[in-house]
Amino acid sequence: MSAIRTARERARAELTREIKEEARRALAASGAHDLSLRAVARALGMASSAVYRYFPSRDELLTALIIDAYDALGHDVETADGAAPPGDFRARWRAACGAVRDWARRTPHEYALVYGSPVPGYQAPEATIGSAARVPVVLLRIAGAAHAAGELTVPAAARPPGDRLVGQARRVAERLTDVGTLGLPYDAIVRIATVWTQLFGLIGFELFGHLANTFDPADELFAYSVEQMADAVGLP
Amino acid sequence: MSAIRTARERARAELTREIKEEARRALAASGAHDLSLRAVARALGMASSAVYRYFPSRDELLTALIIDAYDALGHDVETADGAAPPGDFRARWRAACGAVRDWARRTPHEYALVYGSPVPGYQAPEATIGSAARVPVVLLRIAGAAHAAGELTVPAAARPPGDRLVGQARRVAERLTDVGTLGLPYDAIVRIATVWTQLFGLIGFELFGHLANTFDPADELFAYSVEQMADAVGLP
DNA sequence: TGTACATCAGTGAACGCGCGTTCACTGATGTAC
DNA sequence: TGTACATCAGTGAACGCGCGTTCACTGATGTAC
Repeated sequence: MSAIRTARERARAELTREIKEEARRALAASGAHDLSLRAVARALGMASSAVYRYFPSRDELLTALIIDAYDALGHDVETADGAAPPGDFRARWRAACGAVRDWARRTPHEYALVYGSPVPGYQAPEATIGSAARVPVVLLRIAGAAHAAGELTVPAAARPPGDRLVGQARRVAERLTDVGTLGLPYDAIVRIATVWTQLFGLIGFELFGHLANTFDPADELFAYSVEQMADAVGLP
Repeated sequence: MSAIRTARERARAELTREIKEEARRALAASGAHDLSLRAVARALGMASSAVYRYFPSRDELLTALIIDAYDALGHDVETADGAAPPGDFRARWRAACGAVRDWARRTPHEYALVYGSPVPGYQAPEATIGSAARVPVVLLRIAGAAHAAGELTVPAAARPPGDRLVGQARRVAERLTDVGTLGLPYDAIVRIATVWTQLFGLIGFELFGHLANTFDPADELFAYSVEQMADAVGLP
């Protein structure tokens, strides 16, 4: 095997991509559970058994789609954060949160694939966790940058986090040293965690129709929530 | 038809209940999408075609389960709220939020059925909306009671809600006059909406495994969030 | 109270469908000499 | 540069499975007189 890829290798990479693309289309049409290898093969004009040269099972194909989805979302959010003025922490926050919502609305079935009900019987493998962490890492990085600039003032909680919660936050912080030492206080990490769940809770409700007849369209509720979350974290 | 139910009617009611019970068991085993009329019939020792005497289609059975799930949750939350001291608004808030989480953890597949990804191709009928509203109504009622007692102090938002958002809140308030006039200010209603999404966002993340390796078990994060939400609403 | 008819519950066979996965195979591409 | 062998992609048939729904039917329950 040389640096120049053989025709076989190029064809393989391309077909792998095409299969995933077609699978994403099928996903958009009928959801993760109805995703069928045979339908994907049919759409590509190949025998269903041929797909097995590329993915050893339906679950492996699903896993590939899940990782791709997390990475696509992570990429969008990182890009949005990077495009905002580095010192304007609230602008970065808005950009990051808005990117999550935009991606979710653009590809609702991929959102459902990763943040909706787990596919029964399917267990997400370890390989997904790095990609899954990209969004919360961006949120932590923004707060970390604000803190480093001395501009983060986490509001006092009615009740401070308990020992066990602080321990969990510390373990999160320890795992993030390679992301760049954040030096975030533990209560800031806990706050990021709570608003992280709030962000996805709101987007999930919007996408899955729980705001119908009340706060739909949700643009303003979302914008309001984003500010409230930034306040809760203590961004300037 | 007299007030005394005939044997047929009693048998019918009982079997309808048994079918739903068995369907709930199947749900817990393999999720909403895999719910199969045939499997339910098999477990009950009856012909699969017999189920059609009780539910005209699989979708109708699913709808019945969804309504039951919303009502079970609504009942639990209302009971929890009712059991707390009426004047201790924060205790009522904790009780209501805790009841949602307890129900979700006790019956995760029913939670996924109503708050997870929508079943593709399935459209929730109008009949579910009354039952679905019970939880947010309890949250609004607690805030309304606190407001009536002059003890609600909604924190000033960084940015006040825009016109459209206020309009949505007003429409919610108008629809709730039959619940008892709440007299809640619009920004309180908006706050309830945002923490409502936060509550379900956190529970969904816990149930669907997104807190694994970080904030799992989530007991303390949940307790912390509940206080933060009460603060955000302005409960004493 | 008894009889005749109508209603309803439940049966079992059948229709038509699509699925994931395996397997022996053909033919093309890649590699070692 | 050419040949011999190994690797790999793709085929098409087959296995075994379960599903939702329909239909003509039997037998039990309910109702009107």
